[in-house]
Amino acid sequence: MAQAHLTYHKASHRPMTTAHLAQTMSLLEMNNYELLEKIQGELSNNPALELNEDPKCPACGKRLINRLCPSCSKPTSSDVFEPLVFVSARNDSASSTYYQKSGEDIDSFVDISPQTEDLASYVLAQIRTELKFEERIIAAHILTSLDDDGLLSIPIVEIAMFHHVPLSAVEHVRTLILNCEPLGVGASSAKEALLIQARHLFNQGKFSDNALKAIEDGYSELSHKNFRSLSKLIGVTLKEAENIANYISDNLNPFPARAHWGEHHADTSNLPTRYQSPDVVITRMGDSDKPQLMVEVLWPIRGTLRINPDFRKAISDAPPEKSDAWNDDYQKAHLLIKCLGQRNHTLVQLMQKLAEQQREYILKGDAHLQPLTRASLAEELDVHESTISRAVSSKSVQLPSGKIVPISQFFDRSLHIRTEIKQIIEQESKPLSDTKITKILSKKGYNIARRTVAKYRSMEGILPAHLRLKKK
DNA sequence: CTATGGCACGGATT
DNA sequence: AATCCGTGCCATAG
Repeated sequence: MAQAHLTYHKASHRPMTTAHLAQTMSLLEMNNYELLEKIQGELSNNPALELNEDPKCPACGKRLINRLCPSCSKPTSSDVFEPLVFVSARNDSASSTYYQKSGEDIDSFVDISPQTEDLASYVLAQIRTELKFEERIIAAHILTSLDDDGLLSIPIVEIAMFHHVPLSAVEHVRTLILNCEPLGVGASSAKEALLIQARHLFNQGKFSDNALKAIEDGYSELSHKNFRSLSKLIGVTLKEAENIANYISDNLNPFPARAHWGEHHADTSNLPTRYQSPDVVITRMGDSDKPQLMVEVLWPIRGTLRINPDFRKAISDAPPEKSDAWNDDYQKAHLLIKCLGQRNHTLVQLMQKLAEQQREYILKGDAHLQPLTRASLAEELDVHESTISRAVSSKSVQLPSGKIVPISQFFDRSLHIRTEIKQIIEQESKPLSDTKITKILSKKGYNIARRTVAKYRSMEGILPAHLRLKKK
């Protein structure tokens, strides 16, 4: 209801030409990667456009930090593209405040080019806040030395010597990397990758110590499917050994960079987007119990777009035969800049509302996701629902936790129930059947069918009750 | 007989 | 109009 804090040109319903509308829509659909291509294309064939590399905020004149205007929220002159748009999402009571980060530290992140969608930058994005500057270089070295499977093929001593740092420093960085998604990247062997993943599951109680031991001590037996000697080695029955081996091959992946294992994980469609760097970053400000959320809409290029001032001068005394073409270019450039502004404006509004409504989810995790439909959000923002759909599709957001998720995740209707199920299973003392889980859920107020529980369970990659390992 | 996965249908969402 | 999602029914495995 009350949304008086928006100082933007409130009337987004101002008359638009059809060209304007169409272009805004198509821009809205693009994620950063596509946007980059688009912009580069425009830049190279439209002389009226110019990239301003060391941008000052057009409205307040301050130097932009990390493509971000530290203090101004005023509408900008329409000749210049608005710099990186950002919003600080208030927590209900507090009115919108803007946050200025302190200089250099952040500046050096600029060089992580957001357009790359390879594994290296994906991982780097997850840990960038935990790394000091020198450590980032090491991290980059490690990540670029990964082979196709996501394993580190060169010895870390080499890296340490190359940078003249102690081995422990490299090891420290590598440890951070190991625990990133996909779990186990940067391991020096398939065995190590497995161990990392296994320990994670173990800590969550989803892994027996026998299975852990199987990997640690009996890796070669395991990989040769030599169950008999494996069972002797760790002191379990043959049957159990086979179970363990199956469980491992179903739930772990010795090659972190390869696509997901098995067909359990339902998010195969997500995979292409998973390694992309995010289009939006949500950061948690302040460590109090009332943290603020800052929403940054990333901008794929360094610098801002504007009309080339020289071109503008030249246009008035253009030779008559060129005049039309030049004017055309000018119009196009002008339109593009305007549409880009519109795009980001929409995106900011959208993300701000999202951050506000899904605050709990962003801060506390999957279990707190509120069911939310694009339609209802569209109504609140007073835009067409297809606008939301476009904006949301094919974009991803990085949460304060470092996780990168597709924005469509915010509209997942069942995620909170799925995590509820995960918890129930984690806490179970002996494997619960789907029917039992259904009952427990209905006591907690979730009325869903048994069949649905089964679906959710398999979505989460959890094995059926009779195949689950017993807890101690 | 119980626990699950497959298929397909209808309603909601996009 | 196309797609996604929850569910019921049925076949199958243990």
